Amino acid sequence: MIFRLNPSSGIPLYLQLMEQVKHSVETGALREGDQLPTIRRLAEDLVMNPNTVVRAYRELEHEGVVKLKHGSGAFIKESASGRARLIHKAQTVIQSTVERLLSLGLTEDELRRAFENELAQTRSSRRSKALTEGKP
Amino acid sequence: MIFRLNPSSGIPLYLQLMEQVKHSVETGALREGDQLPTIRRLAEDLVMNPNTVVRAYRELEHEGVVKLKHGSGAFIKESASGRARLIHKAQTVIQSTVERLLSLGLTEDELRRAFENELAQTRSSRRSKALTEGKP
DNA sequence: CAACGTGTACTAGTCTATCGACACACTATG
DNA sequence: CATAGTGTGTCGATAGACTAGTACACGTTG
Repeated sequence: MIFRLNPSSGIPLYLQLMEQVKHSVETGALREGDQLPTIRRLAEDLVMNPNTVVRAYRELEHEGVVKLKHGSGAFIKESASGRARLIHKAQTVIQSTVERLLSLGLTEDELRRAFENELAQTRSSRRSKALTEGKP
Repeated sequence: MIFRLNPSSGIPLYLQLMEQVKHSVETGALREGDQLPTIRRLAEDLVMNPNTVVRAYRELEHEGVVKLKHGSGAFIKESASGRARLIHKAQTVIQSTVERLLSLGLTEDELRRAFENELAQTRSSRRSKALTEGKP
């Protein structure tokens, strides 16, 4: 449950914190129902403003990873572990694909771009498919 | 050779322009040696500042897609088509992987995150591998 | 029911990315 | 060799993201 952030990495602190929480859930270090550190407590430990921790926690709540309870604290949501396992499986598939494409000679940036293009492409086709099937 | 940008999409104009140029190369609409529109001409057509076109062109040059010739114009680089074909092949592989993972129930954001994680992971292992093999 | 600990809300400062205005330097062309 | 058309460079304005400071509201606990 020790989070370590890098203030000079260029990556926003609240994003780094979100990453670490998600990662802890995926590795099982944090389980359903576990309480996260208090906002103030964590802010003090990491030497940053409580609002930055709030930002991270609130976005994690928005993503369905944690549940904030006014007056009590922040807790790992029920469904979080299941999704974590799903994502962990996906990681294997992604790994082999990425390795294959990199070995073909693609640069990391080219790979990222092709991936984003594919998401955009698939997104629009999913939309039209949902429409024809009557699932808005 | 008609580029169409969306000023209110939240995506920077110079990035949108870069995308369109790259896409044109990948589809074959732009071939090796072809001249791109003049900076001022394109800026006028797209109703934006010449500097924004410059930004796009310069980054494309940095990526090896185009070659800027002082006094003459901007041209598609020699090696660009070859890379475009490579990327086009990669797109097929990526497509099947993305579709498979989406059908497993992953959200787009989860997929994106897992992908970025994989890149970071692979990046660090590539680094250490290069070191042990003496290829800095 | 009081007091402490929790998350919440509002406001403001700072920094960076993006885009724009304008003057400079090179090159083809007649 | 002049001129028009090309890319190059410098500077500034603006908007948005990120972080911080401070006061408020709810809930648990004795």
